[in-house]
Amino acid sequence: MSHESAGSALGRRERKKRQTRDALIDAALRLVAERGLENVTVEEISEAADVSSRTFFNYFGSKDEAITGDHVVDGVEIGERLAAIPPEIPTIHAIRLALAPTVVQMQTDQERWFLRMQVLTSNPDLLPRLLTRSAEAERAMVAAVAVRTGVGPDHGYPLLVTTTTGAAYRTAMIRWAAYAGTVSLTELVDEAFADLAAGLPDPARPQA
Amino acid sequence: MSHESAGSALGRRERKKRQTRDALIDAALRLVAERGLENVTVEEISEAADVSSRTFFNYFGSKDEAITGDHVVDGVEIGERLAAIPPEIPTIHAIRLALAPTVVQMQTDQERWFLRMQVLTSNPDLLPRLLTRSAEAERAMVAAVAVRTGVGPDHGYPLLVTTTTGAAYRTAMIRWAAYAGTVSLTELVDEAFADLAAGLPDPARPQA
DNA sequence: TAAAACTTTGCATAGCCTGCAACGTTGCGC
DNA sequence: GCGCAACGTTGCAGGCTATGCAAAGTTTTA
Repeated sequence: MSHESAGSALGRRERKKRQTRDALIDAALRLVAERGLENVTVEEISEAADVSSRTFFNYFGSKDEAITGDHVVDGVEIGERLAAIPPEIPTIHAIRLALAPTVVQMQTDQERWFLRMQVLTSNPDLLPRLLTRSAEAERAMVAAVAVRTGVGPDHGYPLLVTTTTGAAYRTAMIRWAAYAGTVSLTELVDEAFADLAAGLPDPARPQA
Repeated sequence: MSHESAGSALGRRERKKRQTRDALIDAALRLVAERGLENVTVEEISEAADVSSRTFFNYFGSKDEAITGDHVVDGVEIGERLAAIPPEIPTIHAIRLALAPTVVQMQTDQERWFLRMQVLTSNPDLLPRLLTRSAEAERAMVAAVAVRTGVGPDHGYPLLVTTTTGAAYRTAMIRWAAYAGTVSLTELVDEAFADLAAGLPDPARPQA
C-alpha cells in the first residue's frame, strides 16, 4: 500500500517529520520551563528528542525558534484574510475578524500554548519575537491595510494600526496564559480590541 | 589641577570611557550600515574602534546592544515621570507627557539616531529590541500605570496601554528616520498618540 | 528490487559571549 | 612626587550557537 488509512493522509516520511518536530518542541519547552533558557543547550534538547543536534538546526533556525514556534501569526495569511473583508468595516474591527481563525487555532493547541507562554513570560527576551516574526510578515499586513484604507505610502496609519493591534493581541495572549484557561482567549482579545478602538480610556476607578 | 575646565566636569577616566563607548557605537553603526549585521564581526567593530574585542563586551552585552543603544527608553525613568503627573490627566496623555524628555533627547542626537534607525530598518531583527529593552523596564511602566489608575493586578489595562503606546512610539521613530528630518519627531509622536487616543479611526479616504 | 528523493548525522569551522587573571592607567591621600 | 587603591583593558581558555558539506541511512517511486 502506498499510504496510510488511519490518522492522517500523510506518508510515513511526513509523519516522522512531524513527530520529530513535535518532539523537539516539547523537549525544548519542557526543559526551558524547568531550567530557564540559558541553562538548556541545543545539545540537551536534541538529546531529549533523541536526534542529533545537527538535526535540530534542520528544523529550526535557532534555539529561540523552537520555543516561540514558527509563524504563530502569519502576516501574509492575515493580510489575505484582511483583503477579503469589505472595506466599509473599520480597520480595527477587520483585523480582529482576520485574527479569528488564529485564535481558534491557538485554543486548539491550548496545552502547548500555556506552556509556551509560561516559558516566554519567564524568558522575556523572546516575547518580542512571538508575533511579527519576520519583518516580512509585518510588511505584508501593513501593505494589506494600506490597500484597504487607500492611503499613500507616506501615511503612518497602516504601520501604526499593525503594530498596535499586534501589541494588543500579545497582551491578550499573556493574560490568557496567566489565567490558564479561566477565560477564553477570544474574550481577552475582544476586550483588548474594544479598549483599543475606544481610544484606551482609563478604566473606571473601583468605588471604595 | 585636579580636573578639566572646558567640556565637562568629568575626570579623565570617565571621559575616556565615553570616548571608547562612542567610538564603538560609531564603528558599529557605520560598519553595519555599510555591510549589514551579518557581515560585521565584533572583532571588526573593535578593530575600528581601536580596542580589543574583549573590551567591546565590557561595554555591551551583545553585538546587538551596540546597535540598538542602551536604555533608549528607560521604563523605570518613564515610570517615575508618570508618577509625577496628576492622575486626573488621562493615561495616554500622561504617557505622552512622560515621553517628552526622551523625545527631546533623541532629537539632540539626531544624526546618530537617523543612522541607527536606518540600520534597524535594514536589519529588522533588532527592531523589537529598540524599546521595552528588558522586561524589567516594561514592568516598571506597567506598575506605574497600575498605580495611576488604581486597578488591580488582574486588570489588562496597564499592560495594554504600555505595549500599545510603545508600539506607537516606535512607529513614530521609524517614520521620523524615514523622513530624515523633514518632520520633527515630536510631531510624529503627537500624531501617533492622537490617533491612538481616538481609537485608531480609519483615515479619511483621499477624494479622487 | 533499484534508482531517486529526501532526511539524518558527523565533522569542521566561524563567530558570539563569559570568566579569570595579569597588566596598565587613573585617582587620591600623604 | 609617591604609593596604594580603584578601575579599565587585554589575552587566553572555553562553552555554546549556527552553518556548510559530504557521507550515511531511510522512504518513495517506478
